[in-house]
Amino acid sequence: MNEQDFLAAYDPRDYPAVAVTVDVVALTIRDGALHLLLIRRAAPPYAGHWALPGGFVRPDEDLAAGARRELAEETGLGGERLRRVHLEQLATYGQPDRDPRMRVVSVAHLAFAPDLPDPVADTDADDAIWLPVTALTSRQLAFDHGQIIDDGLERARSKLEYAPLATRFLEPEFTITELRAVYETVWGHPLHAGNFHRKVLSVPGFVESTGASTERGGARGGPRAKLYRAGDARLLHPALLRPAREETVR
Amino acid sequence: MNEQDFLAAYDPRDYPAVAVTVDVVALTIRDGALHLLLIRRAAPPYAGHWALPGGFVRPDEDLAAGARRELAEETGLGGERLRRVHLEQLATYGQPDRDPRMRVVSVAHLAFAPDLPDPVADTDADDAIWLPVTALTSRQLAFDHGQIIDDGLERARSKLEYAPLATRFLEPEFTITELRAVYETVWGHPLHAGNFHRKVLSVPGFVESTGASTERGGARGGPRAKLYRAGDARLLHPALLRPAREETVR
DNA sequence: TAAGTTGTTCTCAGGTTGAGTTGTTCTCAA
DNA sequence: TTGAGAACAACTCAACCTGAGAACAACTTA
Repeated sequence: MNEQDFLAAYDPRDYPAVAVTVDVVALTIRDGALHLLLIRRAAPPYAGHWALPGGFVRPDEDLAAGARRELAEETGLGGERLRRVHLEQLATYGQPDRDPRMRVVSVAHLAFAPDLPDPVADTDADDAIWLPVTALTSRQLAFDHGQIIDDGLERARSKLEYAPLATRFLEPEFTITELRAVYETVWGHPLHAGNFHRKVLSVPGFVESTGASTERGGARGGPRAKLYRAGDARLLHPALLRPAREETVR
Repeated sequence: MNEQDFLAAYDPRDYPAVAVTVDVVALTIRDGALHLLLIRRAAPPYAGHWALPGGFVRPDEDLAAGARRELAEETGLGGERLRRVHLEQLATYGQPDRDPRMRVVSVAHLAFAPDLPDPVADTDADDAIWLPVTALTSRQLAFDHGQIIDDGLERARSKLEYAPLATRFLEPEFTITELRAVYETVWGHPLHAGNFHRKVLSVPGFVESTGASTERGGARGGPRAKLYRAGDARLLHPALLRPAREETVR
């Protein structure tokens, strides 16, 4: 049998029925706290529970494109602001019983966005909000989304160490203090301002100066801060070090 | 409609037909070189091309279980030696046209194994071999497997920096020199023996002494080396540093 | 105008790394 | 049996990086 004959005789129905979805762990920083985009499910299963935005992959759509589409649908975002959102694949979840309807394999994605407007619930959802990650309890979450969120947060925290993604939570021009606030918020640790400043400026390609400064000093005083934009590095060398957590060493 | 009614009325056929496969990038070290497990496809598409071992996920099988099953089928491995193989999810590949038959989403996995026997071709394959990664050209590879392999190699190289996985390429007891050889092989760089020794012993939980030594010195002389086994650390703190590659800085 | 806050730059001690050296134990071959 | 070479393990030392704190000027509000 040659290749053409083979393709003509091929029947997709011979293979087990599996659905593929994309889900998005979308993170942003609001009021100094890390927030996560969630929708409240209108339909069973898990009606009334909170869930990650997501849905079926369309037949001729790339996985990343599907995730970006789902994000756009929930946030009402488009154009340049949607393009500036960082989106990467997180992991794929495929436990046979994770969805009671049928075998659903979900390709989870992770998104970093600057402070965005309140989301708009679309047809599948009762409600859509940015929820502080500290307010989460996995009991309220549908499917295995609690696990996916945990994995996404851990990926986000570790990725800030070696990739210049903290800038994706900010506007195109930002101060070193604003950048430090992103790290402190995501890592949940205060950082030494002087050392952070020295480190950021010493890593090649992390940030570059715009030459300008802020219009005003801080809300409670202090000089005007210099403005920077993201540099062209794709990895931070040497990496920033996350403050040591409680050691699990016995 | 309550949840029970909903599930009864649910028809999987309403959703687009997608097939989900698992593929495995299995790495081992043979004769001081990094090798990759490949099969030669017997059937179209890409008959005669080299491909990663893999196949369809079974209906009641976890993704990781599917990957381990595919690996076992190709290597003839089982029991304790199969259990010692490190297996982790790598990434998911779902370009709509990556398989000419239909929409196939492949969840790729990465495996680290100690030196294993030659593989046995099963029914789907003409041949199965451990191929040195330096001998690869992506023209000979089926589907997007060249890309998957590149991603897997990069993951392996970076993961050795912060995870104690180099021991997975070795027998349960090993010498520091053997461990260093794993790093040199995967990273493609010679390392300073003295500094490597100091570093490995200083990272808590990386290795622990067995108290024993090798039976003989090195093939060309030298004292007997002390034997170690893997420690209980899951991450290396502080991480090992990979020698800087040619900087991409302008 | 005074008091307090903040951005930025120093200083300094301690730790880690890269490179090289030393001493000892072993294998191989003359 | 012995000498040459190899390899494990321990060491030294300079360079660099980090954490902690201090200094100081530029701003704010009261």
